[in-house]
Amino acid sequence: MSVTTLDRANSTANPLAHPTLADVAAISGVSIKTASRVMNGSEQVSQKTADKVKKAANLVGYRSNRIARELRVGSLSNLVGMIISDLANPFYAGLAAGAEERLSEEGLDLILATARDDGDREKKLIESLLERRVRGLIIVPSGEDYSHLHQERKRGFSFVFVDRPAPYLDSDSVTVDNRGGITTCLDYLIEEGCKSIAIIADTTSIWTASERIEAFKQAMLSRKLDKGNVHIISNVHTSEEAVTATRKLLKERADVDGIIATNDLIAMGVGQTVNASKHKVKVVSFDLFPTANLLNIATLDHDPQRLGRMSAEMLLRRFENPTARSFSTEIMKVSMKINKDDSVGA
Amino acid sequence: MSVTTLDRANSTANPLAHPTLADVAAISGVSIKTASRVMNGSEQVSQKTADKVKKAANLVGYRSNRIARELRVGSLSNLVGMIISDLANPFYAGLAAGAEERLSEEGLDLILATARDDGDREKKLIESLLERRVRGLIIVPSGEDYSHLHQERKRGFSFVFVDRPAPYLDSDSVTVDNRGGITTCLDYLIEEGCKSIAIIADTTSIWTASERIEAFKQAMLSRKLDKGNVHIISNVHTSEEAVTATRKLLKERADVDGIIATNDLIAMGVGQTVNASKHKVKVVSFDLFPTANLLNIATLDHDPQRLGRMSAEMLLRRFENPTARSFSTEIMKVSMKINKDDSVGA
DNA sequence: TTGTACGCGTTATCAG
DNA sequence: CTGATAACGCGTACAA
Repeated sequence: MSVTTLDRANSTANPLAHPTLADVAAISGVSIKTASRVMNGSEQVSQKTADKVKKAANLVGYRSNRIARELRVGSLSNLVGMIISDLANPFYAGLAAGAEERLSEEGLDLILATARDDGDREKKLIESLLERRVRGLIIVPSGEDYSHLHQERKRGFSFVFVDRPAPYLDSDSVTVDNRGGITTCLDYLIEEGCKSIAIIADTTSIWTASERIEAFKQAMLSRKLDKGNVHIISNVHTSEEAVTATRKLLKERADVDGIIATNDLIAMGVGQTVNASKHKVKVVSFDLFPTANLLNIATLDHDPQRLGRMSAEMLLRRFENPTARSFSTEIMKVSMKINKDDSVGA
Repeated sequence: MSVTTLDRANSTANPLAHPTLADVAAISGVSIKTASRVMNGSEQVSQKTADKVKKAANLVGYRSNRIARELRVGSLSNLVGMIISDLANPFYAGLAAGAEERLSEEGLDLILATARDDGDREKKLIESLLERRVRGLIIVPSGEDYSHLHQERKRGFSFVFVDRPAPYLDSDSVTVDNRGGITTCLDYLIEEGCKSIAIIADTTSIWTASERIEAFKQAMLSRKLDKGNVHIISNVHTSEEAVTATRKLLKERADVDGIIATNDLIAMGVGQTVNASKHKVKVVSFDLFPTANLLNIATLDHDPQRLGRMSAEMLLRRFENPTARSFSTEIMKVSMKINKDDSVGA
């Protein structure tokens, strides 16, 4: 008997297909069920049979088929789907990293997809992930309307929305305390003695951006800041645009001595521009990001990875009680984190 | 008949379980097969029956179960597994972003896991993904020995290794032209008139780091550089360590006028430190990264996203001919990308 | 200790 | 046009 014939009992099988329990059973001359018992952890099998089966399994490279196992009654998948805008963006990558880390602690795997800020694409992705019977879904919303998920949610399927709430759907969400954060930034600059303060923000159609601008306006009023010493710049969407906007600002308003950047990409552009200029300007970023301390700018203690972990955590809680109607809208509080000035400079 | 009873034909079902074809069939009073026909695209079904079935499907929120479908004979999964070290690292995130983008064009989904530079963890992850019957696997190797995958590879399972080749396994891989890249960096600095050149590199146990240091030594010799004007600093693993190393270098060797940073994290630290100092030093980074131009440093045109796309591309090619014995070891050529000095500065 | 029958949700085959 | 029946790979329940 050559090794080749032993390679595969089920000789009709597609060579690409993985060996099955039936193959192992056939080779070792036992029933499928016995082979199954051995592979699972030898619940009452004679040593001799077990050895025989293990040897056969090894020979063909048998590997249990989780798909088939999970198809069985009631068994839950251990796949969680996550949809973000763009994996190449450090903020979303951090979000995914945090979620993946927490989920992997629970033995859950993450299937990741990018919606590219496209609501239609996102809808298709959600559909595809639901067809795959993922256990739950973590979504950074790109769409305008999530009412179509109402039925799934009602049935007990677990959704968690991150960074922004889902319009027209009652569901769990984790967002950052945008208002509190902006107020903290502003107060920090005031305490640092800044007199003329600017905020540079993203496209106003983005929920977080408009929230932050609104918060700034309110805080500005309550802090009794002189309107003439306050500058609101919005629709700045990339680091490059932030560079341009900052240069323009510093040129037109040389008295500006404090800038709030409403996200990480903007902060990178602002920070680098200010550092390269002769102006003395304090910069504070809403987002924490890897090179913030290198750029010597203060940030809120608001780590996307933490937000990602929190979203995973909330999903896990929801798993415990899928049909409970009380939806949590957790708001991640942020505090100020001031970078010491000793890590940079020759 | 109330709507509630219509909600679900199979009343004994777990409320968490998705409705099945059987549910739809029962409600609409047709056989399962007919319901299946309608859901797939009405291959020979009367309009009347089709409408009835569709209505029922809508009512219960039926959604085809891909798991069950893929269990069928020969049907291939459209899941691809990818294992990287750390999703929070922009280089790996870029790699994943590129792969995901290319795969999604082919309707393939990506399941992403992080090995955290831990060979044992990586091995378990590979095992888990194989159990899930992914279609193929893209891996940035953390391990020392991949011979255990020999049987899977021989059976025709598709692996692609990225950034570093897989030790002890004949398989496809995509790496960067480390030697050519370093030579390009060095020649760039020489052309820019640099006389005293340093290279700051990662931990030497990392394959790419040692490759790059070796390349530097060789290129240095062939360029007839004076040994006294060349500095090799290694085992620098983070941006912070790069800051420290750069400061020390500039302090001890004030004549240094050119620095090669062997990866993105190091480049961020070096770039920021140099910018903050009074020293005139040209910096060039092996990796391209989002804020390189803000830091005003030259880089190779070596985008992790491109590398990710290439790895996906190679996997797709391998799918076409799974058992072919010829393995491709594609080397991504890199050219110089010099940032104009007009994007930064007040 | 080991084996047989059945079910998970779907589709292919072959009858009606 | 429509419907039983088998099969995919595995585990549970029940025999032998």
